[in-house]
Amino acid sequence: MADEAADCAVTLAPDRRRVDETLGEFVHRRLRHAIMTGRIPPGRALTIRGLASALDVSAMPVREAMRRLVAERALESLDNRRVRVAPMTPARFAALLETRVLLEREAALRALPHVDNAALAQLRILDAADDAAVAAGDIGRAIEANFAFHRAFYILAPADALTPLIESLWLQIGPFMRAALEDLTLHYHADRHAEALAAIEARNPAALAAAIEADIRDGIGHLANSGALLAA
Amino acid sequence: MADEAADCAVTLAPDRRRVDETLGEFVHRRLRHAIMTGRIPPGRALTIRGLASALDVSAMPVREAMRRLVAERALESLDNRRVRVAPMTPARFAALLETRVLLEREAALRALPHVDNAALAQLRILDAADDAAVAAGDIGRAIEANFAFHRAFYILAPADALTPLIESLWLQIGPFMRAALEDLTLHYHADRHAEALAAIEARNPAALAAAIEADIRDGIGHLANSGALLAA
DNA sequence: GCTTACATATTGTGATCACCTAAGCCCCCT
DNA sequence: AGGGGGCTTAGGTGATCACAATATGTAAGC
Repeated sequence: MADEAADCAVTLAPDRRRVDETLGEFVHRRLRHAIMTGRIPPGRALTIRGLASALDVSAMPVREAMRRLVAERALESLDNRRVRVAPMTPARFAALLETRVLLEREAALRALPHVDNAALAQLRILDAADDAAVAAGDIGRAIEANFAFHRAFYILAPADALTPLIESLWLQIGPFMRAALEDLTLHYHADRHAEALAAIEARNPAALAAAIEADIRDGIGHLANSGALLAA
Repeated sequence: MADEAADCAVTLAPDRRRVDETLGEFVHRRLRHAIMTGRIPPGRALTIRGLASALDVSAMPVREAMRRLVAERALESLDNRRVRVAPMTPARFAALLETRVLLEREAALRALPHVDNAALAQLRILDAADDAAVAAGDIGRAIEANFAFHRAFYILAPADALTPLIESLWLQIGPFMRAALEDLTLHYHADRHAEALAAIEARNPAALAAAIEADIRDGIGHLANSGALLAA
């Protein structure tokens, strides 16, 4: 009898369905966005019927989207067959952070030789969009823009095998990025994207790896020692 | 009109459904096994109805299993909405190989401090099972046993974030492992698992990393320079 | 002979329903 | 008053159906 939309507390952006996008893909994209921008509280059980009514679609596309998100580790499936955003623990957070550093440093190094002028220009545009979102205080858009910058860079490597794995890590850390950015905007922080872009332009692998690692650690690393993890 | 089971050429092992395993999980496990042991030819389109009739289940569990396998990168979904095992290219193979080395070396180093006597004994059992499968010429079982050995080791690390990513890489390389092992059994090869176990027992990180890397490269690395990739 | 248009068959997508398990709830008993 | 047992309800699983998009096979036309 309870309002299922309120029960799931999912207030999704009124995104419109794209052409040639199936309903299942649309639902997946909206849920993915909601998870990565911290709109779904960790620990709370999500139900197929609840999300279906909240999204005003039938159960079938929601089922497929949830199954896919579980496979991508954005959601976890409990033994009771309940599905939720996995709660964070300090140990898991540390493991995800170190894994991000390991994979993204390598992905950056693999992409570096394949950056041409057009790609560099595109990266500057994405970085500017990120800066604009941060300046506007739109944390959800800032999170998306930050990942879009990293992604556009990494996929420049031919036969890239790392980016899909990295995106899984993003989905696992995503729910806690909002707290990280809310905290981050209170302090001054170096513009690690600018450092990365400079290293790319200079074709300097060591400086690039350092900038990527610093970007990751600056963004979320300080959360490991704060109480924000358990509160989120 | 064509015989759909033959059309899909999926002759799955007559595995029995486990208790408390849903039909969808059962189908996923069988398809996963079939893919990883090279039983499904890359490039051929898989259909829901074809697999459903081959497995003698309805379409629904197959749909979910295929979706999940696409998310795990065991299968790829084309723009035409056809689903297949991704064909291999030399560039993709090289990327997957280097990524395996990067991730598994790190996973081994993270697991090393958490190996106790019981775990070491278990690893020896799994290694023996692998040796037995190789000796018996059962390539499918040897592939599974090899991965089981690596997996049991890596998951010893608390809050392990790497193993799910590594398993995705295994699923992508899996379809070509059969050719690798058929080739490998023709030659002498060092027992890298034994070297790894010795390094674990000696608590020697450098030797362990070297053994893991050598194990991976020995097993499949030589395929990169052979014509087996395109033939498979 | 090769291409193109059309008709047919196949397949993925989405909706709906039945069933069964699991969780929540209340009442009763101690 | 607290704990245990049965009842009620909710939710996941699996099956089936309708529809739209895609592929395939055929035949006509250049």
